[in-house]
Amino acid sequence: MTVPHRTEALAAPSLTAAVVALRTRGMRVSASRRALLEALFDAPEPRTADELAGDLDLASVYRNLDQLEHVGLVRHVHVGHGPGRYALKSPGAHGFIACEECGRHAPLPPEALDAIRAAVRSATGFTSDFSHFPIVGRCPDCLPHPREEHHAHP
Amino acid sequence: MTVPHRTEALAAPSLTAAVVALRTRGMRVSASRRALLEALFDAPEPRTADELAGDLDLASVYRNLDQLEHVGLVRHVHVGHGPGRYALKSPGAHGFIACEECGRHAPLPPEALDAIRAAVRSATGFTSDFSHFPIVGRCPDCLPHPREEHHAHP
DNA sequence: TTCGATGCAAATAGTTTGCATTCTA
DNA sequence: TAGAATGCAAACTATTTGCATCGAA
Repeated sequence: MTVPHRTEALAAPSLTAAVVALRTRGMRVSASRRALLEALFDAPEPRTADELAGDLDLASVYRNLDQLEHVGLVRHVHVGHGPGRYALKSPGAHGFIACEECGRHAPLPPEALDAIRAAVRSATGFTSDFSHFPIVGRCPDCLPHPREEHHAHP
Repeated sequence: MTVPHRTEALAAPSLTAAVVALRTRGMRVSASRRALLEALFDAPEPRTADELAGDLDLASVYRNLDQLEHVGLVRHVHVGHGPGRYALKSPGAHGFIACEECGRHAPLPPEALDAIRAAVRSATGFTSDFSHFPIVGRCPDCLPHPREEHHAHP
């Protein structure tokens, strides 16, 4: 079984390109920073800092993710409860949608994103691309049983 | 200046009604639980546990909020980063929308909610009422300057 | 050889849990 | 007076910061 192909363009299309981008900014490429980048390039979907860390120190991982994000190579999403998830950034930021029941999360297809953004914008004046804070709801499999989470028995 | 009137129906319309509801469920009404309820009835908008606590112990406050939520008197929202916010629950759960720039958050007017829910549903199959995890984006005042948070200068 | 990056430890925020004590019903 | 609720302390998760050391350029 092979790792799913990444189909979209990334801010840095390859590890090598990312390394170049970092050095261009005066950032150094240490072994652990390279390892983190590899973990990111290997990940088909957003990962927690902990998942990306492997043997690396978590503090350094967070610091690195932060810097990579400032540089525009990485972004992160807050999927419901639980830790933030980091991924390589593609130029047109992807929105996400997540199920608060089963925890599944997936990128929003561009057409869906456009339709929803338009609805939000015209109904509220707000702009959102759902890339930092996704839409959280219930997926079709987790039908919204009304009130299932309450022990409502007078 | 007076406290804004609550215009919508609540699961329990008054402190007294809430107390009755609790006792009906076999729950006891202690001084601190009553104090917490008062704080909730006094709050025009969702409050953090800490804000509601006053002199009460935070652990008890969290335990109480949890129970009040199970009983259907309270709900909570996660507004972007930062602590959860708790409020009295009204029968038709309110969605929220928040600005990740300035932190402001407001209930979604019913028509806006309906339009957005419909868009989300038809575009993705997901259902969301944005009551637990609100829509997070940028409000009209915080124009979405593209890429302002990144020092993107190749 | 310098200054950015690392690892480790400790601090922080938000929330939860264990436990002996208190107080409601 | 039984058992629910409390206060306090301690644990926990996610994340950040201080600092001496290490290493890339």
